[in-house]
Amino acid sequence: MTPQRKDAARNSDRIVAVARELVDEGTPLQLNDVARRAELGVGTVYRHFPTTEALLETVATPRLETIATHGHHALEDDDAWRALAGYLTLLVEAQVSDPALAKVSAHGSDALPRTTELKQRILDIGTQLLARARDTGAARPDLADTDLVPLMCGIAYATYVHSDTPTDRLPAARRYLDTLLRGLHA
Amino acid sequence: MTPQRKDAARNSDRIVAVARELVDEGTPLQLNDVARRAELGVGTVYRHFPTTEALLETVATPRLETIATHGHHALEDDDAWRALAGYLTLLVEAQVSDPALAKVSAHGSDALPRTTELKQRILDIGTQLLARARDTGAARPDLADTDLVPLMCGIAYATYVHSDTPTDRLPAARRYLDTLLRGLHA
Amino acid sequence: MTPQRKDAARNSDRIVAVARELVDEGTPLQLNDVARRAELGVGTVYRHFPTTEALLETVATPRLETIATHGHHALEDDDAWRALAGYLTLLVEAQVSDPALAKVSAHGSDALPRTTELKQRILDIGTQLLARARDTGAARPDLADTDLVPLMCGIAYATYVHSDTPTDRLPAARRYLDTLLRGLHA
Amino acid sequence: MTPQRKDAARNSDRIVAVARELVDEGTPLQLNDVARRAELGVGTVYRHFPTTEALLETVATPRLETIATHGHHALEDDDAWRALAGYLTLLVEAQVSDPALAKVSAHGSDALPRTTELKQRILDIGTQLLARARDTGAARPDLADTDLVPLMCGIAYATYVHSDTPTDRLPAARRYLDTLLRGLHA
DNA sequence: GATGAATGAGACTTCATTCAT
DNA sequence: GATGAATGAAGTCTCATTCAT
Repeated sequence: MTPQRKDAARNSDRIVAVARELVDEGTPLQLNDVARRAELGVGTVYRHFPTTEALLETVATPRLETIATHGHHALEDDDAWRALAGYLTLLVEAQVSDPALAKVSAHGSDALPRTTELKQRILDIGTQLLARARDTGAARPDLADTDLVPLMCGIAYATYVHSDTPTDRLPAARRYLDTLLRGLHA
Repeated sequence: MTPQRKDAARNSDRIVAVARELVDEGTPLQLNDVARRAELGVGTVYRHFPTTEALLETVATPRLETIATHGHHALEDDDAWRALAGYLTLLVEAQVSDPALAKVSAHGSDALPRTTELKQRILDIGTQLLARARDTGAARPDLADTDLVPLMCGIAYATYVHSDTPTDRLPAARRYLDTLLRGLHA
Repeated sequence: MTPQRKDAARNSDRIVAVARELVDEGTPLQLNDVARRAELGVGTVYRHFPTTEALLETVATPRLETIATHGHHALEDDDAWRALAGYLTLLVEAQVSDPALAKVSAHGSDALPRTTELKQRILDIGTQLLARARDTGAARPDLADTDLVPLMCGIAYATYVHSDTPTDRLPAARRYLDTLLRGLHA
Repeated sequence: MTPQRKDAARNSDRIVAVARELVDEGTPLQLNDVARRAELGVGTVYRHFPTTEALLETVATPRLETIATHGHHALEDDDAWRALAGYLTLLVEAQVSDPALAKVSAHGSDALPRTTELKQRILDIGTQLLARARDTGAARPDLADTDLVPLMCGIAYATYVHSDTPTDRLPAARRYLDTLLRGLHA
């Protein structure tokens, strides 16, 4: 009930925090709902996030950044195959543990330019890692670079189909990815 | 024994046919919508299908049956690996080409007993095929039998993430499944 | 709270009646508002009238019909000038006494085909009456037939500007129209 | 005496300029909107113009002044009829070419005293011109002096009903006014 | 004086479901 | 059995206005 210039940032953070909770609960994001839970006016939420997508992407952004960062490290790994495998593992595990990320990754279009940028970077890293692994003879040439992200989405999705409890999902994800990686290994 | 019964059947068929159209169009199933297109009262649709899920499952049932039937044949194949691979290919391709099937397969709970029964049978067949392939030494032991269906859902999902046009989805599905199968092969 | 097939018509009538009240009060038409006053669900109002315009036009329709009917009689009047003058008087007075009609007449586009049809007919009659009056040498050629309706809207509008109380509007309208007619008379 | 005062004036001018643009575009005046386009805080706009009406009237004021000025000249014209006709033409043309003026002229109540004053002066001039024309025997006695402004509003409105494109409105306005003037001429 | 974030009432619209005929 | 009008909760979003800084 006491909003100020400085609190604009606080409010924004609060909204994102509430959204994160909802996402983790599996509750579908609704701007009204977020407003109520954050104890803010609807208008405030709309000012900060004009659409559900914008909010969801904001929620997912930190993870996207983490992935991108780790990906850049991976590019420096001498072992091309290990680098690729590690990166894909990261991608899958992140999606399995974060529904927001899973949704954003699977969506074709983005609400925020920042999201597009990060997704592009993540894609590019995958492209490079795959190319290196292929050039080294470590990876078979069957898969295209644009297959990588969809496949990681698919594997994450498979774990959601497989079991309701989040705990069970991680081991399942590992099994699925390992099998796939073995199939990709030359 | 009344002429009504014949009408009822006709109505039901019509509803399912319309629902199939909608599903193929990608239009979200809405019972009101179905009623309008089928030129029937909403009440009639509700009488036949109390929920959207019931209707969707009815739409998907023929495919589920096809899969089960083919699966039974697969069980008679001498080549355990070929049988398993063929079956999984069938599963994936069916889901890629039929959004109704994809949804029903991925859903944890069912509205109709018939659906549960068919899904169970499809699962059982998978279990047997995998067991045989494992016993023969054709399949690695990493994957559990309950992984099969989720994985096929995941691959189908990956193709939806990969591209909008239905045409592009089938080749993608093949790539994904082939890689996975290679990883599963002993 | 007891709606039936037969009452569909009754509800529709009720909605129109309420809308008429609101229009006459000068309250801006809002579908929600109408629903509340008619003691009906919002959905019911929306079913009958998808937009405010559709409702407003329905409210105005009877008057449009009256005008058209009278216009057809006017075409049979031997005195071309008297016919034209009478018709225009009718047009103005109707608009002055009915805000719904005034709005619908002034609007360029229509929600209901019926409205378009009636407006066209009213326009056509004006065209014919003006042509006849001109041919007879009774009317000067300055005004085009497409000027008639806008001018009547303008005169009605002038009376709304002139005074708030509906009672004062009619005499004002007569003054305005008489002056205009004198200017049009050859 | 503080530099702020100069800034305040600049801001005010800017707000009015932006409002003028919006009005000319046909965009409905919204104080938030104005603030954004003027690159000022909403609060600033509210400080200068507490309501939309106040702003709209400020936008219209220069035209009102022009009309008043020209009117004063008209009072000195020896030809009473020519003076009246010229004045009314001015009134109509101004309204046809300026939506802000049209709205302000048609509105019964004013937000700013300055507006009331100018409108009164414009009205008075009309009264005097009409009286003179009547006394000279140039104008018929049918119309009252309070009819003049509403009628000009009505004619302007008629041109808005008649056509969407601003270009077509002026000739139409001339036709309408000429006919009316002929009817008023003795 | 200027700022602009916050507010929240309220308008709009959709849709799953019921139930009288 | 069939019909389809009615319902109204619930979600969407806008915008005039306030007020702490």
